Amino acid sequence: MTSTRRQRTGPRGGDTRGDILRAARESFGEKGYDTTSMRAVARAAGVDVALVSYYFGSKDQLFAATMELPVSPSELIDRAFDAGVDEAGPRLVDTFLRLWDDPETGPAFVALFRSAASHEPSREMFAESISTAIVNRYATHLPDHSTRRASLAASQLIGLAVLRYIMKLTPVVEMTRDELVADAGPTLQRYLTGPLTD
Amino acid sequence: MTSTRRQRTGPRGGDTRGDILRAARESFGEKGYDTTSMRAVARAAGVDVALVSYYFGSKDQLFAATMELPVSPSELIDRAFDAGVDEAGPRLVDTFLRLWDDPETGPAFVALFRSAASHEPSREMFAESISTAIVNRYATHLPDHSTRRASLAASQLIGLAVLRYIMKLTPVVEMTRDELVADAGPTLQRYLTGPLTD
DNA sequence: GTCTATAGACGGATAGAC
DNA sequence: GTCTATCCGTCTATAGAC
Repeated sequence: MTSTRRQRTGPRGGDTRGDILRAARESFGEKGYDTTSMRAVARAAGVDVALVSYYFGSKDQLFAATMELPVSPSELIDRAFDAGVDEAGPRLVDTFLRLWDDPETGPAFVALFRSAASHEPSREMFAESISTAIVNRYATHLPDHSTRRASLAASQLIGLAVLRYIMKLTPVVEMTRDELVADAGPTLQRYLTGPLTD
Repeated sequence: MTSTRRQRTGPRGGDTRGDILRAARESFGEKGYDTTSMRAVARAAGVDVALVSYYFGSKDQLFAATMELPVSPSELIDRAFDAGVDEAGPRLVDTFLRLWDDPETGPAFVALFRSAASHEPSREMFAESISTAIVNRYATHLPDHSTRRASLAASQLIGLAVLRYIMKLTPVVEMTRDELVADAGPTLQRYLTGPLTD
């Protein structure tokens, strides 16, 4: 042992793979897929570029690894309906915003949305996910199983997320989660159980 | 005159600048800023790459030219408030959706949004536009000039646009404009003039 | 496991001939 | 106005030394 080592990067006792993954999550989340380079990820993680390929193979695979969500949306939705459909509106808003606020899960959502907006295959994945895992799941909890009600609800949630986490619009980013729940909760509730046109 | 000319690209009697602009609009709209290359734009327009630089200088300037909207949002907003703030909700939804449905203006909005989602300078432009031209404009028509009310309204509109025109989610794309106006109109109305928490 | 070196593409932009 | 040729940069990915 006792070898003379460069001080530039060092031998890294730590979690190299994890460091890369964290850096990638952040960069994909902030800048999107194509603006993010493996070099930049490596730099942010404090590792050599070649290690990114070494651990993840390709940029696509790195991205895929980044996208794996540590949560099950279906479960969360079910739980939001636990207290009955008549109180689900605000609870859904709260659950939804918590996911985006959470530093563990938020960046993945941002990254997912960003690429869905500019990358056709991602868009299909995204639309499919929203459709089956979210909208249809909402619908199962509704008296009339209406996907129309469910997607109206989804539209309000997505709108909040876009302004707050993607576009970072001043009044919305500055509001607290509780304020948003209080303001948008009734909207969700009306979409789910209130009177709509037919 | 009467010179022998190559048939590969030809002398182009037509509107070269316009052809480039149209091709760029489409590509930026479909694929976003960085996925769009000047080479691809030139190919789609049927012109030489160098002409893109010749007419627009840089990729950034080409993009900026692409983004110029043929409508004044402020005016449209004012008109939606013509019948009084108590009926503005549904009218705003209608006006907003018409803009996105219109083949003249819709593609520019899609392009604007797409690149705003993945290109930081565009995001700033977009956020700035929404903030001043939309949210603040709404606010001037409200009794309490609340930008918070205005941005909640904006969140619902943006959410509809995202699901309908960007992500193309089945239940939402299939609904008619009138249905959406009827369903989301009351939401807007409540955000503008209804009871909110403080 | 970590790094150097390099191959191989592609992109933006410019100079200059026609 | 249009095109050719080219410079220079950045990127992904891999081969191979340590």
